[in-house]
Amino acid sequence: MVRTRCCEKTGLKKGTWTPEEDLKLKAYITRYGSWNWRQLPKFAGLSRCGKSCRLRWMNYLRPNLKRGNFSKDEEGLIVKLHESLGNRWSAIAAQLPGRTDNEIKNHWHGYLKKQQSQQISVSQGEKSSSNDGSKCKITRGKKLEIEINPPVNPPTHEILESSQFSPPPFSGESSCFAENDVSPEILSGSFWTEPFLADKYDTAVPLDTGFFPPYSPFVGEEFLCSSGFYDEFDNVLIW
DNA sequence: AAGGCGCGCAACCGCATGCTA
DNA sequence: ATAGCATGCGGTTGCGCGCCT
Repeated sequence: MVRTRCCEKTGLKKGTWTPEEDLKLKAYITRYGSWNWRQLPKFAGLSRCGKSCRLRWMNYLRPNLKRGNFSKDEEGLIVKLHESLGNRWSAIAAQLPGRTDNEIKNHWHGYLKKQQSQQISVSQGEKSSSNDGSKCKITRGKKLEIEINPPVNPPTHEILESSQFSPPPFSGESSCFAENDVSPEILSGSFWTEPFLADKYDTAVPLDTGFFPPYSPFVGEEFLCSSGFYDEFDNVLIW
């Protein structure tokens, strides 16, 4: 048997996600969860490979994600964790609620670049006392403090402890139901034979309408009501 | 004002791993 | 025991935007 690739090259869209695609994916996962990433795009009406959908959800659409700059605490924690864990970004991300491994990885690479440029400028400064440091260009001044104050001994305990005992963030692992949680009858039943086709439902449906497919196993409070999920959608789900 | 350059971010790719039939 | 599948993970790439010259 030939192993089928995740991303068959035929007809699958690549590149930046459009708002419409985001809506479809978000609406589908909100409603049904990520029961099978490979099949999901087909049912959600997306011309994407499952891998791409998963990545988009995990790194961008997932609720409770922090956006924006890393705080000093977070940066310090990343440095500290990287010392002990190395490039295990997912493990590092697990200690930083709301941050993704991709985000941390990207941030680290930027951090590394700055470190290197700083070292170069320092070594140049040692060779030439007339060095004014202007070669170490900080074009987007917001990160300058990091270079000046390397994050040594950051106050990480609070973060570590809170992340350990606080409720887990809404993530693919914790809040999207596991496949194991779904009974075989549901997975093999007629419900799954009918695609979700989010673009069929292009109107906003208030959540309290109770409109759910008869066999959806994902309607329970556990899935829909955890983590203040509704707020992210202005109390409305887009079908 | 315009082009070049660098950074940050999103996304892709390939490999690893665990599970299942 | 093994092959295939699904998913996770880390490395890498490409694009857009803002700053600099």
